[in-house]
Amino acid sequence: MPADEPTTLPLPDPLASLNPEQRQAVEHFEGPLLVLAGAGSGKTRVLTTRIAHLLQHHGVPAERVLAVTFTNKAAGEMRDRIATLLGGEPAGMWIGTFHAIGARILRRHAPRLGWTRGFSIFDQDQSLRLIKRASELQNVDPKRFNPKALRSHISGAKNQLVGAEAFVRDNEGSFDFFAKNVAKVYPAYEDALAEQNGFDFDDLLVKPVRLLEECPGVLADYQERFAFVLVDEYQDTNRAQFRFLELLVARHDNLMVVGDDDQSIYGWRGADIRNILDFEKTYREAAVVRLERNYRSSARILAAANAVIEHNTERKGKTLRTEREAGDVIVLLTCADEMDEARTVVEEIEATMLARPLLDHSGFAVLYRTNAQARALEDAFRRRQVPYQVVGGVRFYERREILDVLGYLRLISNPLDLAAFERIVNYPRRGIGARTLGHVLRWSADYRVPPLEAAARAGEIPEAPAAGVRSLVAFASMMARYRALAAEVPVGELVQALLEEIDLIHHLRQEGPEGEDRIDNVRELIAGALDFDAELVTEIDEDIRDEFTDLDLFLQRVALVAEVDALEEHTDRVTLMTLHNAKGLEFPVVFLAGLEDGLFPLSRAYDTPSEMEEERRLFYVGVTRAMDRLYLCHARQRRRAGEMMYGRLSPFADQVPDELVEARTTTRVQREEKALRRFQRGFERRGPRRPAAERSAHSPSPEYYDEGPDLDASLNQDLPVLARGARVLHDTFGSGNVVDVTGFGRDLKVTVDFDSIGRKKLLARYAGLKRDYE
DNA sequence: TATTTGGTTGTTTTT
DNA sequence: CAACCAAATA
Repeated sequence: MPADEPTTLPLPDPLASLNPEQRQAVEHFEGPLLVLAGAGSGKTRVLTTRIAHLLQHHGVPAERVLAVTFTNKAAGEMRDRIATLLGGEPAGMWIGTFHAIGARILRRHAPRLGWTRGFSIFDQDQSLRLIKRASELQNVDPKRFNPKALRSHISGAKNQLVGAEAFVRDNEGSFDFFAKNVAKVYPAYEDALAEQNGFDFDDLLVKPVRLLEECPGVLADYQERFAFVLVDEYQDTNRAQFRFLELLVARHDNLMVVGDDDQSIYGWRGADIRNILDFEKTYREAAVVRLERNYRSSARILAAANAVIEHNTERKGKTLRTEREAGDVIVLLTCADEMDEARTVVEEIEATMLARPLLDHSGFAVLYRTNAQARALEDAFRRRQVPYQVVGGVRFYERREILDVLGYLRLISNPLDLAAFERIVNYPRRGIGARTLGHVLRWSADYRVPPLEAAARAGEIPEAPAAGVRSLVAFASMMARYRALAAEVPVGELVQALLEEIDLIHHLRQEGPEGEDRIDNVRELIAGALDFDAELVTEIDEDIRDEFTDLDLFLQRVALVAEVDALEEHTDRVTLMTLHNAKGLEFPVVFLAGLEDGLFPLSRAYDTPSEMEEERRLFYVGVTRAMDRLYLCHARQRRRAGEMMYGRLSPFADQVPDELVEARTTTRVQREEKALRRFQRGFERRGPRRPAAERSAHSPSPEYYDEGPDLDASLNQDLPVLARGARVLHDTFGSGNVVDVTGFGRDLKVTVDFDSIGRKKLLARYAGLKRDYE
């Protein structure tokens, strides 16, 4: 339809092309609704069509709808699709991630909680610094209590809506030494955040909940406003998000959640699969719709996915169907090591592209469990000059040079931001050393003066050396200048002027070869700032917008962008990313790399059945990304954390029925096997002949190559037998019985019942257990 | 005060 | 085999 045509033409009925279940979900009007949407069953379509239907058919005003998505990118797409369905933007509708929506609420109401509307959002790096500092302040030794572990526990508590006071109450007298120390750090960390007018990521969920709980008027306003709430990826919501929704919908009960319990993969960050499993218990009158028709994958791929996920017990149970035909066979590819794997993947992509000219590079994705695996793959792609993009890994906004520039911007935007101050006060070097800085910070704390003001008044600090004082005053006045400038000019101009003044590019150039990469990144940031369009920031309501500078809005945006948000589709490049990042995406051809027991599933998943099930769901997510072709790749050996790991095939790959799979080996593996056979034949001719049965029992089967003990190890009489019931000897704990063994390889854990001190769980490689000969 | 060195540490996944 | 950190040196 030409754009200039009058809009009187009726839009095609969006319901017409839906299947009966989809239609049922779309036509559901009031009351709670659970949509169990299998992979590729058209759930985004259902969500967007229902919103359009609510607006058009039921006359619901756009501003009374709240839609929650998992990424900003998904939010943007949803908005576009609704606009297409309606023939115009759904003005006033809130669509965004939980975090973005939380931020938007806080931008308006932060003063109620004691923050200003101009609060900063602290990223992980900043929050880690704050935690380190809080630890030191509380005499919690950061060497004994890893700040990252502390952070993850505090984050866990927050996501369970356990505030600092409650945590202290429950844990200060705890026998759990770690929890006791968390109880010291958590409140100090919260104080530091408040003092610096900052919220961390978790606060963007937790603080709005607190706001709604404590301010009935505010709650009533939002309850009234959001007559219809829709949530995507509901299986990945945590306690705080559940509570947030519960509060918001209490009045109208018009909550539609869409999710797939089989794709719940964020348990480790507090997501509670019970939210979706128990939805019908929480909302007894809930309607339930199951979308089990898959429109994405070939029948064979779907059969593989179904077969694997069936091994899980914690699920609602559903089986995806398709009308597509079987399609290409699934390839199980055995590689020699990670380089061999990477090379073969690239070769396979090139070969497939020759065979199927309609596919370009963007039709391929390589998915893996850990970011570290990207390196070998990237090397191979670069070497063969096949275009690719890596999503995730070292995130753009987490690169050192980017954090430095952002440090400047943050301090300009929020002069109370201590972490930003510390980061850049002496970068590039301006002769403000640790000693001088120490004086300033102490003085700042003693007189309750923000660090930047302390710098400006450094002359009043008796111990400060004259040279340092001069630098500090100059630094403070420069920051003041830019703060004034930020109110006047767009952020792009500000960044350019600032970087020119501090001459950052020049400094980076002196850092040698990797400085050039850094310069590129900084240039990219400048370009991003110049491109920045404040109109795109939806997290701040129109009526309070003029309280913010262009810079403030830019930082707001930067804080909340996810890596997948930057993913460029249809760009003729192969996509490399973790399985977690792949959720919600689809590709004609998918490679699952690194399918080795211990890597995927990670060995620690063997500790608990629920972790194992989550890994299996992750595998399921991976398989169901594929439309036409799927490769399952594993390497016989792989360098990991500096040491060589020998893994057998992942049990998940094993759970794919044989008849769906064609096993292949790389040419290198074939060569090595041929060499091995030649060697064995030679040995058999000379060595003693054993009965055939015994021989085959000991020769490695094609997929299990790490069996049989290492020759050296089996000769060492001191090595303990780590099996249930075995007797072992420990240097300090004495003798005991092995009662349980979990994990393997590097992460092998043994539970031992020691005769003297009772039961202990130990990491085998660390415990130095010996065989007990008693 | 800045730079280098050596030692330690750790790799799960991310809004 | 990194990246990161603390202590030692210039």
